[in-house]
Amino acid sequence: MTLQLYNTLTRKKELFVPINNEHIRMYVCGPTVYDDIHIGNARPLVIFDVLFRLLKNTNRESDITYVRNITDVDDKIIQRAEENNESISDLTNRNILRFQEAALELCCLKPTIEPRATDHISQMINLIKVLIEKGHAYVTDDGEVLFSVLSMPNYGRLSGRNRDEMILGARIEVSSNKRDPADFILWKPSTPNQPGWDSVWGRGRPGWHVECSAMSEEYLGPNFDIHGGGVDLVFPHHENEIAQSECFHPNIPFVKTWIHNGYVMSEGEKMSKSLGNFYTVSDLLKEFPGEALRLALLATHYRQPLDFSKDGTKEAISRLDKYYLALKVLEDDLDQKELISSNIADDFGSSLLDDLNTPAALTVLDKQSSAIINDSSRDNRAQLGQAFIQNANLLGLLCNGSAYWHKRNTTEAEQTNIDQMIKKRMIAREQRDFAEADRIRDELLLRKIILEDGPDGTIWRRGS
RNA sequence: GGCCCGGUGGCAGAGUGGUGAUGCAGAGGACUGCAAAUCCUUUAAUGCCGGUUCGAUUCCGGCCCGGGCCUCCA
Repeated sequence: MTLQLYNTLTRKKELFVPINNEHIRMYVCGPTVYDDIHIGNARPLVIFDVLFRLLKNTNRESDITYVRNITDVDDKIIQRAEENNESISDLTNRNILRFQEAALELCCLKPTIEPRATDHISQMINLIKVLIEKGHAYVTDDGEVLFSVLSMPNYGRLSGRNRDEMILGARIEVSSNKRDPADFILWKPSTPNQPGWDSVWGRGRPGWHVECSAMSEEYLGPNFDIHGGGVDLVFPHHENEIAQSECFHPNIPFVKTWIHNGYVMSEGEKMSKSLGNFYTVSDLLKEFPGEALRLALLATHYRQPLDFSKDGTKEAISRLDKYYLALKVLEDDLDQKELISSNIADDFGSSLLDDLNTPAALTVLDKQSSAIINDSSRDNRAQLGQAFIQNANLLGLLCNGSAYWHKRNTTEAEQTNIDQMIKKRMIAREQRDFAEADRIRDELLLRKIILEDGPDGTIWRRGS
């Protein structure tokens, strides 16, 4: 089975063939750390984590480098730090930490490298210098450095637009400094109280796009296999990255496969603070397990627009309840060592390899979990279980034991209390005092603790 | 205005040129002291109009509706 990916550059599904089979390289645009990430930021985080896992699984002989950058210099950051009356580094360090916690809660693996823009200023300055030397950039009277779009004949081919169309666009703001209205900033001067670095063009800071060209060059070289991000980055961000990198390295195609995830809506509408549907990941994590958010994000194909909702997340919890029930069945009669790792196979593999069709892959997990729960043969379960767990892990699901899931967010004291109440109820049931037994169950239900009477006694789990 | 994406049952959401997955919800049943979970059965959908075809949800054209981008954006 082979991996097919939709390439924004060619607008086709293509067979994925690495440039260098021994070293597969992927770069994904990470967050600008001016605030907590919201659920829309979480989608690429999860999608490209699945792709990273899939590449590792299907290319075991290859090195795989996954770079996910952090943008920690930006006008929004400057503005927010001013508003909060705190230093820029306090703001960015705090948000980076919170971002990394969120990524962990969403069951994302750590990328190979997570470079920060401010650690690569000298590389950016060098890149800009070369672009000026080659005639692709120029310095204005105000000390800005701008990229000259006219110097690049095929500018606009990723986003499928040409310069004339853009200039006709109603929102083009023509700066007197620009030779061409479509030119974009590589370097801009900083005032004394703005963050800045010394350069031949004076003290200033980089434009938004140049960091990704500099950092991908630093860690992946002049060209690499996959570059990902949200669809709203296609233009101008990724278009401009191509311009910078390909003018820096003429005749080397920058990126082979461009992958973009669709936009996230929230509760049927565009996310906005005034509508009350603006969800940050940290707020959602107070209400839902990260794994449920992850599943909710994977339940729609990555290129489709996704309508995130709390109801959808509750559905994801029900689905995970079943997966973890299957896992519990396996844990009860299966030594984990029996689960050996193998290459992906079956419908799960073919779905995932077909341009990351995670919704179709999830239906395979649904069927596999049912089969495990219903199969009375221990040997059959062991066989089914191996594929099931491996498949789930490939999606970054079922990373915890079943006890962790069913008893999540429960303190030890609470657990003891629940166990005592279950014991009291058991005594009441033995005495046929069902009114008391039901009262205890209702009391626990109010605390979203669901009891299940089974042949081996009563177990509990957390409801939603 | 330009460019791009989508419209599938009550909701979510795949696939496919030949009787439309899966999950949630609903109905009936099994199990249970009652539940829960699970299982069985079951109701229910391809925006509109043309074209190509033996046959279109799928391909093509037009229309309607929704969404995105057009230098803040994942």
